[in-house]
Amino acid sequence: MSVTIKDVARAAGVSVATVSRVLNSSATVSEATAQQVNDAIDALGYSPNFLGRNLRKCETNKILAVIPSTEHTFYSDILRGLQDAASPVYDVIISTSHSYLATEMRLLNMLFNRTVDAAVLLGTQLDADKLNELNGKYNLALCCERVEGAKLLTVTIDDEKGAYDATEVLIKKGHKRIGLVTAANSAPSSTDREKGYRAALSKHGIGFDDSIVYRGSYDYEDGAMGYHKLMNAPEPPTAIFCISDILAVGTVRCAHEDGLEVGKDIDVMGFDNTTLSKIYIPGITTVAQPGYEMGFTVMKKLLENMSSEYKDNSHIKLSHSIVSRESARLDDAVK
Amino acid sequence: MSVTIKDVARAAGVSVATVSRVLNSSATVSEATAQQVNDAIDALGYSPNFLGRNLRKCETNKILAVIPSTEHTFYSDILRGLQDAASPVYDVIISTSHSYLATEMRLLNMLFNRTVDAAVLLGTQLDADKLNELNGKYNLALCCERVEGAKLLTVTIDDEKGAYDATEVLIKKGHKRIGLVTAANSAPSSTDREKGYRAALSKHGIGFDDSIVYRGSYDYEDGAMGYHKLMNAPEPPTAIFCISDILAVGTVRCAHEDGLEVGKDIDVMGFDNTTLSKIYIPGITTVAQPGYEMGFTVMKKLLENMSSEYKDNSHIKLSHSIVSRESARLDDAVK
DNA sequence: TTGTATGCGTTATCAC
DNA sequence: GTGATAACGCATACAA
Repeated sequence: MSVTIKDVARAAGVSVATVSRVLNSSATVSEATAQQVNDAIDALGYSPNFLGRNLRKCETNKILAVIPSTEHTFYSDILRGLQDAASPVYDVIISTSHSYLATEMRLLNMLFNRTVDAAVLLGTQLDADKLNELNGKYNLALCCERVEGAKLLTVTIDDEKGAYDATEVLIKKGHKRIGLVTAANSAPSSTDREKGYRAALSKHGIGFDDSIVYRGSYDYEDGAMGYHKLMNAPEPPTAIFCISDILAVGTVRCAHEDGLEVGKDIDVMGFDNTTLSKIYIPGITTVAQPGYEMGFTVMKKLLENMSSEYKDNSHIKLSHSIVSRESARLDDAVK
Repeated sequence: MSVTIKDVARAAGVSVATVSRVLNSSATVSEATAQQVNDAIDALGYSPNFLGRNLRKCETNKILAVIPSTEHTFYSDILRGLQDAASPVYDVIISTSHSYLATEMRLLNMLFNRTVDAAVLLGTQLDADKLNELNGKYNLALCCERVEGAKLLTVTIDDEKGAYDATEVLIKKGHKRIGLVTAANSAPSSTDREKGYRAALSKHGIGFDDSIVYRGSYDYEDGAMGYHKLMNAPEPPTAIFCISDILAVGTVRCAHEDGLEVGKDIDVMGFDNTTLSKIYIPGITTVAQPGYEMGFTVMKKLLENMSSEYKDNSHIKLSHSIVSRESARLDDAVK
């Protein structure tokens, strides 16, 4: 068995209460006894068992971040923001749901069984009712994805406005035929972006045409399939707006294989401003989310909720920006 | 306060022991009482507080995976392997060290304070002495990075052989002047790869030339800087071997900006077979690590160690392969 | 099959 | 400034 606070107390010739006090500097202990205790700790190589402490204090100082997967770097900045805002009081531990409801629920067990103090979901499969129920009993927040009807702390950008701006910028560049590559699921971030796309077209008197809209999944391969559908339409687009950088990259690669020069023969626009969009050839013009700030903000608000009687369940929207690169060159006038 | 096992016992009209028994199906409970207990659990919305259970059983069923960052997708497959091998008994929780020793130690506190049952390090800043010390007291393993002199369970590929094969394949393709872009640090995976590179040159009677070797960091930008150094050498290389895909991408992008067609005017080879290498234009020829298998293997062995008296501290090397893409076209004869 | 009682390692309350 | 001791929620050895 490992060394406990009792062993330290015995070795230092004091009570366990005193050891606990120097451990937590929770009360005044005389210089001399503190010294003895610390010596004993060093001598025995003692480190406190937090299972006991956590049980007693009914807190773990851990916060769970649930992400769909580590395959996409999009969450990286958000996670840094989360960690920086939580540190040094809380450790952020990450786990992946692979976008499965069952896996997500299994991870949320950590919340139910008190193994973490709170959780922030970077995307979720849960519906509004379930989220509301959980938010009533536990400390919970959403980041970078909202859920219609869910009344809990949420931090995102304005996806609709982001897509609107992206589309409008292409229109102002002279495009009259703009395709859309999006996801078939009903995630609000997807539907919001389509809404923004449609609104921009409408605003500028361009009709919506389903033959140049592709709805698939979120993978690289879907960008490729989207490209093929759109370019085989009766009247192909001259620009394509993709609701994620991954999709944009899939699209760009296909266009390239087709012999088109992206940024000249055709414009492609992404979303998220991931590292990928920056280092790709050509660089992908994209809508940037303030990932670090989003993570930092949601964690800061969550901690406030945890130490307050009043719970702020508001939906905070941070502002996006458009990053011009080679896949769709935007001059300053357009931006 | 939340509902405890006592409340359930009272509601079901049984003792806490009986409730515990149905919770853990640890002993035979009559059908009838089990029913009562389960009804009470449902009625009260009870879920067990694992802090109590963990303290009592002295185990958490959690295993910590420490990764440098979520910015690179390289760890994704490994993590999946870890999770699949651990499931369903253990949850794998992930945390990022950002390659800082202090942060890594802080995360390892979870091991010291018994908040996790074991840890696997996907890279580490610790030296052999410290690792050996920790491995004596805790359940620990290394994956995809070895440490010279450390006697603990380690799963990697044979980095030296991987680099040897990569270099030799370029030589067999006809290259006599092959540059190297590597990392300046002393991580064994880096130095092993340089060793393999040198060995292949030597084996084929090609002299080592420091003017076409660049040592920087691991970032995309270092690939760019490496390219510039190498191409400005008195006698520039006709092929460049980079010890990671990220570096290769940085290199390729610069070559492209220089007006060179990679895969024709110059060959570039990467390492890791990340998603990036697959979707880049051009696709990056690279050395593939069996990430999923590495993760699965190290977790399987670690669990064996945990449930056994004898601790297997061996260093397991899984086999790599070379994936031919456009950045260095390898015909079958060469491979 | 079930209940009683003890202890896991710690913190906090109360005395002194 | 310090020491007993109860309590946190649970699992289990032992009785019954």
